Amino acid sequence: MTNMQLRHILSDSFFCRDTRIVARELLGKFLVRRIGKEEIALMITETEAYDGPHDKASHAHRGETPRNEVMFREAGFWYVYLVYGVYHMLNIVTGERGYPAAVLIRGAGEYDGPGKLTKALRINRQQNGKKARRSSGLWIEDRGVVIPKLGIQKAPRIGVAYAEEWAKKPYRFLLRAGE
DNA sequence: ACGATGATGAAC
DNA sequence: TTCATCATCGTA
Repeated sequence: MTNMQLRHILSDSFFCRDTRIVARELLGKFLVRRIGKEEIALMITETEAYDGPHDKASHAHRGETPRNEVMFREAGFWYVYLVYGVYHMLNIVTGERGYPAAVLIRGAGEYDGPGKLTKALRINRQQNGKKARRSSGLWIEDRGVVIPKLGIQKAPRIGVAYAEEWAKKPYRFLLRAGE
């Protein structure tokens, strides 16, 4: 038996693809957070794609601002912001430099909901603009879990009712119950 | 059904 | 400087 590579940290090339593809393929990958000497690894169960300047649900829809500047960078950066004055939202930037896109990580491990996830992993704006790599204390690994296509459900995104026709697009991806 | 809670961006 | 808005969640 050859020595299979069981763990592999996702690199920029994984994220530098169509945002919807990245959102779908992140299901089953592991979000890993280092806090001191402790490492917490949680399998990603739910994501949302925010795709380009025309996406009315995206922060980038009204152009570049100090807050969304990271979304315009090349793939592989964390985009973290505070919503409703309460919860931090964790996103990974995708696609080419200059094209604003990112994937929101909505659920991982036992945590359902993006605000609960960041609270549990102590993620805040200190991570904003940092790279997803071991040295930043927050990264994503492929641990060999394979999710069959039938195990993935598509649905409209949450909390974006203002986005008109973009609110109904199936840009949310989640593991079907029982997976 | 609603309030918490504060940063953000646009208007003035 | 003010003001409406907000990629959520816990309590009622």
